[in-house]
Amino acid sequence: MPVGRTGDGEALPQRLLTVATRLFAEKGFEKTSVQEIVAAAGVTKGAMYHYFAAKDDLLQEIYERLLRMQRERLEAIMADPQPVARRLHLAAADVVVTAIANLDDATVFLQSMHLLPVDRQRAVRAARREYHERFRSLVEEGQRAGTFRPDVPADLVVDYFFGAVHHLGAWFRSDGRLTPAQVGTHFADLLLSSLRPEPAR
Amino acid sequence: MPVGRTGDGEALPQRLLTVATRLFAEKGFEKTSVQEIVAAAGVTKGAMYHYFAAKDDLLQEIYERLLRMQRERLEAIMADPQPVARRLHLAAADVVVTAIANLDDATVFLQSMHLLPVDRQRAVRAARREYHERFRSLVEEGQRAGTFRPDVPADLVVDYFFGAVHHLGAWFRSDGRLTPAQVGTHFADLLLSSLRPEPAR
Amino acid sequence: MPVGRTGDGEALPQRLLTVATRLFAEKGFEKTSVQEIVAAAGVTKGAMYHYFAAKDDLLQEIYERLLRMQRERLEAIMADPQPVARRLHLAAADVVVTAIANLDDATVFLQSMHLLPVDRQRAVRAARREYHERFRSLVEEGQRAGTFRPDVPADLVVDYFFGAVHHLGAWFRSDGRLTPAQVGTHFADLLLSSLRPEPAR
Amino acid sequence: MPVGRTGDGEALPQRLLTVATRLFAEKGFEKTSVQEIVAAAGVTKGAMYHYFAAKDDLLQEIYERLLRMQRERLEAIMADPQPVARRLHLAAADVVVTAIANLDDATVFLQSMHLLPVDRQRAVRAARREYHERFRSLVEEGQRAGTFRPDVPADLVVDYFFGAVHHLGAWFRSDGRLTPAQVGTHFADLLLSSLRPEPAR
DNA sequence: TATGAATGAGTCTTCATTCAT
DNA sequence: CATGAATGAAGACTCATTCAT
Repeated sequence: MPVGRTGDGEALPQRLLTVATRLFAEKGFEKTSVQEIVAAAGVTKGAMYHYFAAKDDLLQEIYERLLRMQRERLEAIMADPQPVARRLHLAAADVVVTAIANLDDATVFLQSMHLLPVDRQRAVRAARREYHERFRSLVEEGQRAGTFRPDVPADLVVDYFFGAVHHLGAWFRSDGRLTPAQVGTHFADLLLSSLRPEPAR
Repeated sequence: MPVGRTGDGEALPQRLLTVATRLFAEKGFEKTSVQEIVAAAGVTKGAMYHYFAAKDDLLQEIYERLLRMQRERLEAIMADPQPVARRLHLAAADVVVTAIANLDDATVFLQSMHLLPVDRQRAVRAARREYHERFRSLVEEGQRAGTFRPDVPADLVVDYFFGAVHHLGAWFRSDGRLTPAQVGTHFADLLLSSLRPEPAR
Repeated sequence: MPVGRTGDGEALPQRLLTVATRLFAEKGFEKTSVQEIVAAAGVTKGAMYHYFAAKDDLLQEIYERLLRMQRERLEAIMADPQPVARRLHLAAADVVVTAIANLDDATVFLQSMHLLPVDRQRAVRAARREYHERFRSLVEEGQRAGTFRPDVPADLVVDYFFGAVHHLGAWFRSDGRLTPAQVGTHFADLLLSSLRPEPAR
Repeated sequence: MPVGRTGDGEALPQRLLTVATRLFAEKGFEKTSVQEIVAAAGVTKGAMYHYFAAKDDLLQEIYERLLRMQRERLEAIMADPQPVARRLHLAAADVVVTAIANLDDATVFLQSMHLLPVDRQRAVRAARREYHERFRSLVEEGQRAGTFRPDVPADLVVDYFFGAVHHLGAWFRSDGRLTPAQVGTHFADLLLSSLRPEPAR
């Protein structure tokens, strides 16, 4: 049998992460015991501690996995040779779709980051800020180009938009009226609309 | 000396609530022990349990206090005889200013609601939904009147906006560049802009 | 309003005792809080501590009340100028009827005496021993007179019988098949039968 | 060293049970803290909770152990091809001897069963009732055969006798005048005597 | 007499983590 | 690689009792 793999077709560290993410999203990080995680993954505690030095590491890894993925996708979109409005629309819609596709990760991110030790929080926050800054640069680019209204601070716009994104877990239901793509389009539309220059009056 | 009051000029239940809110916002509900709360309030555990049957009750009460306040303010604004766009702008800006003025409560609300027993969560969610519906009715009114673009679901707009509001705690700093009122105006502007009907193309 | 009395027609100390006895019998001494007792009696804690210096005192008083009553009844019966077998039968049946009539007290007695401080336990035990000795003297009198078999230790007989009596609370139901008087007669019959001298073989 | 065993030559769960039984019998279940139990067993609380999910479980297990043993012994005796009077005498004497040999368990049983959650009480009571019914069937068999007097309800006799047995803990002392076997014989004699048919008068 | 706010010591229980095997 | 028994520190909560009013 391949080392580190189990019959379930997924490497054990991966499986632990997946299971932990689901449980954290369902019941919260602090109310989920290591015992529950390993039981749900079908192994014992020792096995988990072999791969993760601490429960916190699971959380940390979940964050990094999500941030890594979003950063990669954003970079690909930013490199796309399209007008800035189009690029921002693509990026915004993609963030929404990705967040919904990984709603558990996003939920955990939002709900539990404050439970990490402060220095780890700082690291995660720094990574997220960097991501936001990339996004903000798109907005600023459009403002400089006159495509977007200049009278609203770009970072405020970014925080405004990501607030909406982070809040998806609170209301989006996969069996609801709207598909993830539709939500993504609506959100991107709202963002772009709100950035349109004021019409001449 | 009045019963139930201490030298600190505030009734003990109130003081406990204030102190708990601050600690919850700072370190999270789960990482704040009852012992820390009562120590910060200068009393013993027994005193707290005399007023609150459980640690959860503090959380619950914080939520209800916040929701109560916001509902009252919203109602006052909705009753104002102004054009719908004006009323929505006022309401949106006020929500932001109020949320910032009670940033600890709002932060705790966002971070810790999922830690309540499920039935209590339901109660809180129901109250919040009711509040959102009032807000949504403003959007719908404007859509029917042709003031707002009709092609975006009103409830999605509300969730979009309140996501941004709930996220304030993650970035707003009282010593920052913008005053609460300015943030409120910007947020309301962004909301109204995004609802402007598409320009004829 | 008469001092120490309430509208309920019973002096407060009495009512507290009655209520406490019922609760102790239902849920056990340790699982009954002082708060529950005073709530059930419709007063506050201060009122109770005015009459009883401690929760233990309630227990103590319940025991003494029961022992006092049984001792008085036994003395009356022993003074009756009847044959010894008759007196023992009367006494045995009366103990049963009295125990049933005060089943809560008897239950509490049995279940909770060991919770008293050791010195109080000693006092109660001494009183009970004295009572048992009176009973034993009846048995011995019958043995000396040749009415009862002499080959069984009188104190063992007494413990045997009172075991049965103390156990009444475990099975007797007032809505059951047998009346208290019937149970008393049966128990007394069993006792007397078991004391009959062996038939010549 | 064998897993789960300590230098004291007994598996930890067993040792905890033994120690707990002694303490419960001495001071009562409620007045015995988990801390005292684990200290007396020479381990930490965590170790105990590794084997017993709750303090209640210790109690439950003590009961079941005792009931299991008594049921097995009774069955062996009932299968003995002897006259019914002989079988009942054997069974009665054996119950007494066994109860004395496990006086701590029996004492705890009697004193603390009412502290269990109600549903657990029901389970224990059901098991005990079943046991009593076996015993009762012996009495009834003798009544049908004319060996025992028929005018006393068989279940009342059983309750009468087991009352005496349960009460052993209140007076029997191993350093006393009578050996367990002697007490067993006396109790069985008393029981059989009380069941003798009335002599013709 | 009676109140009820407050105390403080104590309770059971949970759980992340370690380590000998 | 993996087990699971055991640790140890911390957690929420209870409750008899006191005392100023």
